[in-house]
Amino acid sequence: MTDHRQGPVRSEAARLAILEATARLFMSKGYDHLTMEGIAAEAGVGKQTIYRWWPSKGDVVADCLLDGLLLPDSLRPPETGDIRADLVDWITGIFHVLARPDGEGLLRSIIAAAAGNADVGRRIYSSLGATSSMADRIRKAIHEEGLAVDTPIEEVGEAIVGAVILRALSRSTIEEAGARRLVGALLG
Amino acid sequence: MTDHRQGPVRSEAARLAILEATARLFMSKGYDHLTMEGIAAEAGVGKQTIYRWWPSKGDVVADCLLDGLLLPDSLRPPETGDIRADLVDWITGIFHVLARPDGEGLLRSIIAAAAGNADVGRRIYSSLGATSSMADRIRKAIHEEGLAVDTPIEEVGEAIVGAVILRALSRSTIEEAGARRLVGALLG
Amino acid sequence: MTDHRQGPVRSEAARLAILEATARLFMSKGYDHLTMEGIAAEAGVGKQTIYRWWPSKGDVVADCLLDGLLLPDSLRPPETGDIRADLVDWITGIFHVLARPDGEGLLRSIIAAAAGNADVGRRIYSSLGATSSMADRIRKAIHEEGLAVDTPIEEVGEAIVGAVILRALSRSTIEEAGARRLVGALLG
Amino acid sequence: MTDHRQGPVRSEAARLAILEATARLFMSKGYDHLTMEGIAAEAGVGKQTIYRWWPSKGDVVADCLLDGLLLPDSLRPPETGDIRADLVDWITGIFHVLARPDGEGLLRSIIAAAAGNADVGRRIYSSLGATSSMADRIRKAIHEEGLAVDTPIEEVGEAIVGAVILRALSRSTIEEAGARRLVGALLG
DNA sequence: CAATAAGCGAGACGGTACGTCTCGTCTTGCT
DNA sequence: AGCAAGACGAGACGTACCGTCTCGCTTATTG
Repeated sequence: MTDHRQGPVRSEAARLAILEATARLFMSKGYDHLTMEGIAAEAGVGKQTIYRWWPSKGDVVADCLLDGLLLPDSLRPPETGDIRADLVDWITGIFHVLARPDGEGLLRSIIAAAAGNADVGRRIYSSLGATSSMADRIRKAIHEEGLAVDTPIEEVGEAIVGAVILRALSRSTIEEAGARRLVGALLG
Repeated sequence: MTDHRQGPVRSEAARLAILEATARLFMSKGYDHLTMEGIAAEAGVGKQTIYRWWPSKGDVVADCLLDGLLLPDSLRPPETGDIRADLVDWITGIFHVLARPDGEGLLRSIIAAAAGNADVGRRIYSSLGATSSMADRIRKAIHEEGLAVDTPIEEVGEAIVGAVILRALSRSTIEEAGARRLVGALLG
Repeated sequence: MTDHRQGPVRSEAARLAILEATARLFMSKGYDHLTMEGIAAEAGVGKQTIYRWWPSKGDVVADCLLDGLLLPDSLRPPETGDIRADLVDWITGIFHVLARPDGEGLLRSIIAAAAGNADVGRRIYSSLGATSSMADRIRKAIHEEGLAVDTPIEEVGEAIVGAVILRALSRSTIEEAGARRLVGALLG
Repeated sequence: MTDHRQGPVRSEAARLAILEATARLFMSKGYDHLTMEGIAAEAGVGKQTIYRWWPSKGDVVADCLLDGLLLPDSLRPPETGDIRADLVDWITGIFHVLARPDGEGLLRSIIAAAAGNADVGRRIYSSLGATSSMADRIRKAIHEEGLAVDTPIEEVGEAIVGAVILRALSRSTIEEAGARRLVGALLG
């Protein structure tokens, strides 16, 4: 006996409408002001259809992250051949896109989501891991730019991202000089 | 002439009761489940007395932080004379106190508060600045332990704290080896 | 085509619980001390369920009136065959039941409700109209007791009820002699 | 020893400011939306100064009535020599001034005040009594217009006023024909 | 090819908390 | 002592969402 139950299967249209509505509302209102009822209305979907598949709004957001509906590709560090300059660019770039001290900073919203929902937290973290674009960039620097072979790739990545998060939380910015000092200290 | 008005003056008893109730509830339930009504009830105070002086629960929490009602003294790094070992101890220690992956991690609650409230964010950040215990510890290492004079004190502090925050958000831990790699990369 | 919507239908149980709770509280505490929160609590119902169907407490009370939950049947005048004696009995009887000068006089509460809510006012008035028991009683007197055919039924009824209301508002009573004078003047 | 206490005596300026503010607000917002705080603010007076002298807003309104700040003189029936026509005029006139079915009907507000406050109720009633302008008018008709000597003056007055109150509560009007029927029934 | 059972939209339900308003009391400093 | 000002504990207001629960409709599988 297979475990096919009778009746219709999950509606892909509803799933997509929910995720897209969530992404839309998340970016326009932030995580705190995101509500299940708002998502349902925006998606033209019954509330039960959300609750049937996700236990909480945090989990819907986590799925949005997974589908790449929340974070832009600009998060990938540039590759000019100068690892230090590239990382400095990446850091200062973040604040233009995600973490402006004013406004409803998207990055702060994601941090709030991660603080409130384990799945979101783990998801974000795993996107920084050994297979992330940041790690790739550092590995490339080791092979092609003579960066020290024993550079602890993951720790360096986490330190950089962590510093950015801290600045986002404090509603301040990292100016270029500060970013250079940070990268300098980390990469020797 | 000063601007002394006539009429009753702010009740210090109410102010204290509110801050203490807030700290108590914050630690037992976390930031998300902290409510203005709960604080008022716990403090034995009318809601209006809270709203009269603080615009939102985030601001009450910010004042709790300022009064030292939320964070323990164990946040001060040890001073054994070995800066690297002390920082590693501090990092791994944090997770025993504040950021256990299970439970309502106090640190995650503070992060949520900071993400949702600018004052909390700035308050936390300023407690890491040039006058913080972390900066003091690094400065001491420069003077007494031969740490490189050009070590960027603030950036190193932020990288460490940021890495801790990132791990707290991801519900993971920094084991000693990882902490050592991080400190090693930062202090050369 | 009828306008049948899909989805759940109004809960009759909730409707009844609300009206009964309202009647209970109205009679024990009076209109002024009746609160939406009190009704909701007494009925075991969410406040929104009340606000969904009635815009104000006055309208809930109006529905109670309509359902006969507030006024007893003793408001029907007796029919002994002597219209004057019956009306005098009715008037003096009212004060024993509804308008005792002390206490939270039910009649005064209904007047307050009518003053504050158009629906209640209209409802009470329409229960005095051409189809009321008072009008029926007077009509019967015209047919069977030789009361003047041109007696203005509605005006007489309103004058009597109005005089009762006025006495209720003034916290006084109509003793039998006064009632007899009033009825005498009205019915010639 | 006399019972002169030390300290300032009651401020007549404050008393007047309160009564005038009350009358102003009563007429613009109605009894229900009249608040002690609103009166104090409008009068430029501390709340305690009101509570020191009046136990509730109803009592302040009662004093306003007593001082004639609420009801206009147009309540006096005309004296053309035709008692029936004069009373009909008076009745229909009331609705132009006080009891228009739309709007915040001043008369309904006074009824609400009387329903909620014994003093207001008694005050209104006593202004209808043996010494009232209505009674005077009827007495004059007995002496000068040949109205029956045994006309029960007070009961007739109360029936008329009561009928008006009832119509005010029901948000309806008395048109001239109805008023004439009522007066006809009462005065024979 | 019914019968059946799940997914779906809509939205009512019992609740909790929001932020505001007003109550009646109390406190302060001035007159 | 009276007063203007206004903070205080209390609690109701009307609204927004929560997560659960019917409804009546549509759709796929299974006997």
